[in-house]
Parts: sequence; structure tokens; C-alpha cells
Amino acid sequence: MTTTSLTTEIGTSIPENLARLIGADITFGRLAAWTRLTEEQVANTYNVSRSPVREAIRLLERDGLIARSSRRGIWVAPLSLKDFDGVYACRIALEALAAEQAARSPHAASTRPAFDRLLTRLRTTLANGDTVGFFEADVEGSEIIYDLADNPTLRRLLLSLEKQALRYRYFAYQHSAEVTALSVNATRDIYARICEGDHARARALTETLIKDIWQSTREVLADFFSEKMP
Amino acid sequence: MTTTSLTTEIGTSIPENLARLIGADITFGRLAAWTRLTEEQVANTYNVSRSPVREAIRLLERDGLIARSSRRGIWVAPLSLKDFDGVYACRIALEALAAEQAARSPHAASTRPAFDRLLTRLRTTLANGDTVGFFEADVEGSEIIYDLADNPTLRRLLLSLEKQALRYRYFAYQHSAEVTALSVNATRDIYARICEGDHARARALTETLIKDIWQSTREVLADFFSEKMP
DNA sequence: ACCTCGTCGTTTGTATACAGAATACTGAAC
DNA sequence: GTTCAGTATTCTGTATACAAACGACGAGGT
Repeated sequence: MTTTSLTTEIGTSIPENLARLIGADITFGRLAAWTRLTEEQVANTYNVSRSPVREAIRLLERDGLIARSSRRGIWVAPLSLKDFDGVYACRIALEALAAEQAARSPHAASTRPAFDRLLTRLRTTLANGDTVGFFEADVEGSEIIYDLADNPTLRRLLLSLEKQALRYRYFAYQHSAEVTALSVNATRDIYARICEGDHARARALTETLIKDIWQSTREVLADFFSEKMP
Repeated sequence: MTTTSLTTEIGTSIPENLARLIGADITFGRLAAWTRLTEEQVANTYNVSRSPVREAIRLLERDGLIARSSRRGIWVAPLSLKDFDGVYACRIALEALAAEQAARSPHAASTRPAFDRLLTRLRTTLANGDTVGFFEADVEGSEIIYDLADNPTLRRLLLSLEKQALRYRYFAYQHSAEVTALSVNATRDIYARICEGDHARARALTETLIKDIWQSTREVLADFFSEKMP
């Protein structure tokens, strides 16, 4: 049954696994914005009771993927340009900080092989048009940086922001012909500066890159949201 | 009974109120670091069942005030210099951002009266040695800034960080003879720049102020943590 | 005396039962 | 035909019941 798959998944905790699964459904658009969820429906879907579902909902609410109104129900969080800007304003500041702290790590140099593998993945997925794989590789790269930064608080905040950010990026990707991909070269440079311990340039380049992603994604989103309500 | 007080409190939701009460107990040292909690004990204390207690625990865990280990129990989160540095690294970046965004708000100018009232409170509480009142006023000032910034994501992140930061500041205050108070004049200047819409200076001054608080608090904490384990 | 294994108590995690609130629906009046 | 009131249903929020895991304690062996 689905129950066994839930407990055997890596999280080993049902609420965390539920949040991961439902969160992925939201991020990749399988659950549309404003979709109403009921606890019982989710519980039936995954063959668990409402208790772990409630905990999963709390987690998703804190990650900004689900909106709750007391006693009135649960919806998949809406998307808006304002929310997108808010998320990215925070993300720019914190990603820059993470890159700087990662570059200061004594283990930065020894991470080069992992970065190189990741760059290869970014190039191949991009060449093959595997956008989901590309995004996944990008996210993994971010997590390596968070680990290097060795700051659990920063890590927690960025992981939360990353889910929302990825949701907007994937949404933009689906609604625009062109792939709004980040620059692999810019990513390569950032990785290199981190490995060298050049924290100033690592921070500056990261800030620029995230701002670029913000702007390019924003154009697509702005088009969509303006034609939605003319 | 305590039950009624829980529901009549502003949050109107039992888990939120529980989290607020327990969170305050942790922040102000009434619950010491590493203290073990059990769900049933908390439930009995507040005359509620374990269900809302579990939700409150999740909230406190996300705010970094409680540490959980799956199936092994719940403790009041430990304090450490490294954690403190991590929290403040994030806080510096985000408070600066919030001050900048607040200064860009069209409602910034009309907030001057609220800021003035707050400054009076800061001065009187400081003069009377009412340190708790002083911290509370400072926190309220921050929340006004978050509201002006009009960025729910930023607000959510900062509120979470603020609880941890205040815990460290209160801890330092208790363990040092001198009051490690922030500079009222610096706060006044920041409020003024925000009201004027001078976002560049608002950001720069905020960054300086939070860094100063970080350093002065850090000295006290460093003394304590070094003599604790020599 | 120390280490190991088994049992017991405690505590978390999950399922279910129940109460109350919010919304949707039905019907009647204007 | 529209609107308002009353009822019914559905869903959340809380309480309770049950199962399984972890740790502590003690007995037995080396």
C-alpha cells in the first residue's frame, strides 16, 4: 500500500514525507493554485489518518505552499507577482550570505569534485531539454552551498524559500516558450570562487545571478498575471 | 480555568497561544536550555489535550526554540555561540532589507507618530531600568518596520529570527552586570530615515545597529560559554 | 565487578471519536 | 425572479484510545 511507501521513504516520518510529496505536487504544478484540500481527502489519498496530515499541512503552511484560514479550510497557496518579489528579495539577501559563508568554510576546496559533477549534470540536462532535471541539479547545488555555510538557521530559511522560488520558476517555465534557465557559466564561476575561498566575489556573483533569475522569471510572470486580469 | 484564558487570548487558536506562552517562557529564561518537556506534561499544565500541544511544539521547533528528536523527546533548544552567530548573520541581512523596504513604503511618513511614541517608551523604560519593557518596545518597533515593508515572507522569517535573537539578548542581559542595551539614538535615526524615505541610509544604519548589538551581546555570551567549558 | 540481555514503564506517533463552526442548500416570502 | 431565513451537511479543531519504540532498570552470566 501507499502506507509502506510513506514510511520507507527517506524522511522516515510520515508528516515529513507527506509534506515532501504534496510539496512536490504543488511546486511542479500538479496541484494548481487555489485548489481546495480537505484533511480527510489527503488522508484517504495516502492511506493515513488525519493526525499526520495535519502536521504535514502545518509544515507546508510554514513553507508558504499552502494557505490556511482558521476553521475555513486549506488551499494551495496562490501565486502573485507581489509574493514572488517578496520571496526573491529575501532569497537574494540570504543566498548571497550563504555563498559568502560557504566560501569561508575550510571544506570549500575539497568540494570541487561535487561541484564539477553538478556542472556536468547542469550541462547535459540543459542540452537534453530536461528542465526538471536541470532545476533539480540547481537545487542540489544550492544545498551543497548551504551545507558548506554550516549555518543551520540560514539553511532552514533558504530551504523554505527555495521551495517557493522553484515553484515560481517552474510555473514560468511552463508558461513561456523559452526555457528561463540560469546561466551555467555564472554558476560555474560561483562554484569556483567558493572553492577558492574568495568570499567577496562569491557573494557578489551570487547576488547578481539570483537577481538575473529574478528579473528573467519576473518578465514571464508579469505577462501572465497582467493578461489574467486585464 | 487556564483553558478559557487560552481561547480568549488574542491568537484565538490554542496551538498559536500555547506556542506564544511557551515561547515566552523559553525566551525569558523561565524554561532553561536542555529542559526536557513531555507532551502530556504540557497538556496538563494548560488543561488541553495533546493534539494542540503537538501543533504548538511544531511551531516552536520551526522557530528554533525547541529541539526535537524523533520518538526520543523534546527539549528546550540549547544555546551556543555558533547558533547565535548563525541567527545574527541572517538577521543582519534581513533587518537591513526590511528597513530598506519600509523606507520605500508610501505609508512610511505617516508612521512617524507611532515611532515617536515608541522612542518615548524606549527612553522611559531605559531610564527606569525596565529592561524587559525596553526589549518589548524594541520588538514592537521592529514589527512596525515589518508591517511597513509589506512583505509577508520577510515578515515571517524575521519574526522567527527575532524570537531566537531576543532569547540570546535576554540571556546576555541576565548574565552580565551592565545592560547590553541598544542605542536609542541609533534607533531614532533609523526611524527618521525610514519616515523620510531614505532607504539607502535606513538600510545602512540598520545594518550597523544590528551588527553593534551582535558584537556587544556576543562579548557577554563568549565569556559565559568559554567559562562554562574550559 | 562488569557487561549483556530481557522485561517493564514511559513517551511519542497514529488512529478514531466527538463537538462546534462555516458553508451550502432548500424553501418560503416579497 | 430574487432574497432572506432556517436547516442540513461538511469540515476543522480537540479529545481520547491504542500501538510501537525508546530508555531504564534489574537479573543473570562471565
